[in-house]
Parts: sequence; structure tokens; C-alpha cells
Amino acid sequence: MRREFKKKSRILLIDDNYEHLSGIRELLNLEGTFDVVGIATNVTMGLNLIKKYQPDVVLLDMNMPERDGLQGILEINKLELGTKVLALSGYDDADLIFRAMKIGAKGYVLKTMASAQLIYAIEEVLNGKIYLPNALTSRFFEYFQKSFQEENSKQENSMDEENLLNELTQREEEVLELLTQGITYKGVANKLFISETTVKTHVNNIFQKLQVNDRTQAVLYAINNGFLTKRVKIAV
Amino acid sequence: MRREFKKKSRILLIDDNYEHLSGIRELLNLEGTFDVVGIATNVTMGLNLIKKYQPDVVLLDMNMPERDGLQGILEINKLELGTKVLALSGYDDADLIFRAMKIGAKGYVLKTMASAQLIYAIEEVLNGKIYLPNALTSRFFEYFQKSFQEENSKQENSMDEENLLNELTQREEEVLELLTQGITYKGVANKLFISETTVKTHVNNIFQKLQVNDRTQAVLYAINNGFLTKRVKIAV
DNA sequence: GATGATATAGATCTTTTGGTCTATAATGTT
DNA sequence: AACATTATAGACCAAAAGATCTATATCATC
Repeated sequence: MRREFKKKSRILLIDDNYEHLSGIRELLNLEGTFDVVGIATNVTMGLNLIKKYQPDVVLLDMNMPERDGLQGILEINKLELGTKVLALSGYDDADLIFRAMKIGAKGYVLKTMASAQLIYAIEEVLNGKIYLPNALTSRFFEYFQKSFQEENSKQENSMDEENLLNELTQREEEVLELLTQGITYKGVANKLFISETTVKTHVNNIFQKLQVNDRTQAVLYAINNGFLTKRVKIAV
Repeated sequence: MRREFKKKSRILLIDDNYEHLSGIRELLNLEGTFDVVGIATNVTMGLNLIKKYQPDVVLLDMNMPERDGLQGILEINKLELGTKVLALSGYDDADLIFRAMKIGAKGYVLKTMASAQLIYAIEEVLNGKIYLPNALTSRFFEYFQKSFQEENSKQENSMDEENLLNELTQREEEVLELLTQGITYKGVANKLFISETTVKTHVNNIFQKLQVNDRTQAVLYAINNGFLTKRVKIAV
């Protein structure tokens, strides 16, 4: 696959600093393999241009007034045009990096980085990879690990303690699952095609096993102990 | 800071494959800047050696029987000796990478990687950085973003919708807070020094505002709508 | 064939919850 | 002064939830 014969990659730039914008455009145009199909100084304009020109990659500045970069990522992704967003920022703010990556940026580069690295980042992203410079990867993970620290130390301690959820039989798990959706005995009975009293029996057994005395506590126990695994929640 | 005068870095290896263990030991010894202070073929042995020799870095194989690698990371960190764990694995299993990094690995390298890269990884980790090869960074982030996908798309849609929790008065929030701990009317009444009927009134108002009909649903609404923000949960 | 675990279900009773309506005091707003 | 909001609280009632005890039927396993 020789570069010369490849179609030029379509790039769009969004940055409220016009000087910077022009600088990058020059740089990318000089490179020869890129085609800067549009530039915008705010997200709203950018979104319109994206719809119009459907670029492969959008370089999106994170630090803009009003509708900011994070929001921009979400909205670009909402268009579902397969546009890849490469976040661009002046600072290596760990929180910002974390949030940008979390909501779907394909990479994150600093404005202070050498232009060669920017080019490389764009190429990686174009190839479907995710690109984060080593320094930012470090900062990202420090933040990442810190945000999970609490949970980890909790887990260290509770790891040898058995998870009471494991005591539940399959049927009991099904019942609990429905309880975590806020359903009454009658509702559960209907869903599982069993009598209400049977549900009550199951629920009572669940309470015994989880050492709680009511639904709410059972549901909370379930949520806090990985019953609804893969649940992730960090404020954007 | 010239390498020759630096104290050799202390490394410990844990891998159930003895051949591999010896191979790495040779490699690191040849390098000259490392001092392999111990090797172990399982986590239990490894932990003992770590307590004894206090290495700077532990190379820990992820794919071991019985007490596995993830558990190993947790337990090494629990010792709080500042030992840096570099995870080592034969496969680039995204889930495993994610979980290892989440619980505090300082890096993750594949056994198939060139020895130079292993050396580099160890050095980065020794310097307090976090090291993940580009390929694994990509895999990590794909997994990472996927696990947040649901939440992101939810946020896109619900971003303008008002959060019903905002309708609640301060007192109602306090009551809801207690409900999310699984407390009865009587319990809430005692905690807030008000009568049980007052609590009922508040709770009824909360139900109205959140458009639910019982505690469980209210608690679930609260949890799912950022009442307990910064809550993070991914199964280890 | 006895044992144990599981799923099913009925009877009974107490406690808790939830719905509705009314009422008062305090506070702030127009 | 009139009005709205909020926090407080009582009365009453119906529905739901929870606790306890007993009892079958199935299935695996020893």
C-alpha cells in the first residue's frame, strides 16, 4: 500500500484560536497526504462542516469557551458518521484527558508537541488505532487508578470474604434481578410464571443469604457487590 | 545521573513457567543494570520474597493457575511497600489488561515482545511512569470506551432532559439519602429527629417528583441519575 | 433408597409501606 | 396582605412486604 496512490485523508480542524488553526492547516497541507476540508472556530460551526464534508478525522481543541470540547466529542459521535475525533489541548490536565478518552476521543495530543508527533497521531487514528503519547498515557493511568483506588482497597479487604451473592441459586438470582428493577411480588410472579407465595419464599431466602431485612437493602447489596457488573459511573 | 554509578535496580520475577523465568533472569542479569533478587513460580511464594527482599519492580505473570495474577497485584499493593508491579502476559486480552491497570499495575507487557521493549518498560516503571506499549494502549482504550458506551449514549440523550432529582428540596434529598441506605420510616424519623408521619409525607413527595411508586425505584433512580456521583464500578 | 438441595406453594400473622386528605407554622415573594 | 413553598404532623385505610411454618415434587448424588 504505497502512500502516493492513496486517497488523501480528509481532516477538519476546530479551534477557537485562528492563528493556531492556520498553523496546523499549513502544516497538514505541506505534509501532502492530508486534505484539510474545513476549519471552524467553534463547535457549532464545526458540526455543520462535519455534516457537509464528512471528514475522516477532526482535530478538536478541548479548551474553548461556551460549548466546550468534551461536549463537542459527544455531539460529533452522535452524528454517527464514523468521524474520528483527535482531541487537542494546551495542557495535560489528567481529568480532561480521562473524560475525553472516556467519551470516545480516538486520541489526545498537546499543542506543545512536535508537529511530527501530531502527524503521527493523525495517521494512527486514521488507521483505526487509538493514540495517546506516552506522557499522557502515564497521566491518564495515574488518574484512572486513583479514581478506582477506593474501590480497590475495598476489594482487597473484601476479596477473601465471600461475596454473599455467590450463595444464591439461579432462581434466586433471577428473582433478585427483577427486584433490582423495582418490581412487586405480584410482578415478579407474573414474569416468572410462578405464584406470589413462591416469590415470597425466594425473596425471604435471598434476604437470609444476603443478611438483609428488606428489598432496598438487598438491591443495594446487589449493586455494590457486582451483581450488575460492568456498571460504570463517573461524572463527565 | 550516570547509569554506571547508580545502584542496581532490584527486580523480582513471578511466573509459573520456570523456563521463562530463567530466560528473563538471564536477560536482566546480562543487562547489568538490574539485580534479580528473587524468582517465584506462584504468588504465595512471590509475596514472601517481596516482603523479604523489597524489590523495586515485580514482573508478574498474569496467567497462572490458582491464585492468579490480578489477585497478585492486589496483594502486592496491599503490602504497601511501594513495589511496582509490571504485568506480564502471553495474550493481549483487553479485559485482562483493563483489569490489571485498573487495580494498579504500573505497566503491562507481552511475553512475545522484544527483550529490548521489556527492558524499556522496566526502566519506565522504575522512573515512576506507567508503561503500556502502543498496541496494548489501543486495546485498552477500545475496551475502556466500549464499557462506557452505554453511559455515554445515555448522556447524549438525557443531557437536555432535566434530572428529576433537581426538583427535590433539601430536606427531601436528606430523606432520599437515607432511603438509599435501606432505612425504614422509623429509622429515618429517628435520624432526622422528626415524626414518622413527616417522613412519610416527604417520601410521598419524593415519589411524586421522581415519578416512581416505591422506595426501590426511588433508590434506583437516585443511583442511576447521579445522586451518588463519582460512583465507579467495574468487576475485577 | 436415603439424603440434600432446589423450586414450588399454601396458611397465617405482624409490620411496613404507600395513598389521600387535612392542618399548622415558618419563610419568602409579589 | 395575599400567596407559594417548605417542613412539620395527624388520621385512616388498603396494599405490599416480611417472618414463620409446613408441605410437595424434582433431581442429583451417594
